Amino acid sequence: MNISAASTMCGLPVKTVRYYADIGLVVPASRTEAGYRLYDDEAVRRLVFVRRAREFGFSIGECRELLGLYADRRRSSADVKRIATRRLRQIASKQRELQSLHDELAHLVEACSGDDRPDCPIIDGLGRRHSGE
Amino acid sequence: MNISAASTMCGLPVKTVRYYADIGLVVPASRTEAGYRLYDDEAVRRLVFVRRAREFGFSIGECRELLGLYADRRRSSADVKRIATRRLRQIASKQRELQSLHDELAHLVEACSGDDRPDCPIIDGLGRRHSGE
DNA sequence: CGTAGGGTTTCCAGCAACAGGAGAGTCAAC
DNA sequence: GTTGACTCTCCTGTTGCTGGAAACCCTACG
Repeated sequence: MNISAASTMCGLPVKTVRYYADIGLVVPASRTEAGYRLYDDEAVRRLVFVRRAREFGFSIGECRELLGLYADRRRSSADVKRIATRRLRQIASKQRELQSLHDELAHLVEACSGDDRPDCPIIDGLGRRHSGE
Repeated sequence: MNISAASTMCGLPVKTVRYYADIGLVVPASRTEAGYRLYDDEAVRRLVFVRRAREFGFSIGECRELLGLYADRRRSSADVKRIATRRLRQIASKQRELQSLHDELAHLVEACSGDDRPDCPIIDGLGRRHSGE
């Protein structure tokens, strides 16, 4: 199938599929004489795999690792688990960061009257070197 | 003061201070004859303000807006609150996204034995079109 | 058979928000 | 007067694409 059919099947934009081919992440099964990329079912499966992994926030590099394990029949599930666990820790860390951000900003927003006067705890809070002061 | 003194005072790398000057976000108070950027206390306050706002995840564009309000004595706190509230919603939305991501991935990781056998629910889960299947 | 329309190819630019480095000028101290 | 630190501008690279231009290709229609 050509690139637009593959694009439809895997749920990625044509541009992205082409990009993945360019960087050697998911290469087409072959090319026509005119140079058109041709994808088979296996290539589409790999594209779907990458889309899902990207949705999980895995970087292109991690996708490459996972894709290597995806096709490797001698892989150990421990290898996969290690990568996934690392990503899980990243997510948890980001969550904590967002939480404190949210709390701090919400605190400022609550303190702000939000009327037409210029006095604003949010501006004041941002202008201060450390938020806790 | 020169750029490295300003950098130290505001807590931003020299490169970033220079970048902010280039894009017109925080311009130096003046220049020496040799072209060296000179910052005064007011400029440093603006740099600190931007650093803090960036730490809160405000984009450069939003920093520009906030900086405009920061200096504006006729501002209404409602304007500031509107921008901050918008950002707060972005944070909350990102939090929800991360949460479902975390849950889904944690689910897969838990199901994975993590030994030297190739069977791996994580790989299987990523390969599937929709995770819920 | 010609052509109109789609699809496809390559390459080039650009997004955010800087970081790194080259090469040249500047400044203060010894 | 020369060393060494600092600064300047300009260019490239980062991540993961997205959009566009110019050219080629393919099919259908008349």
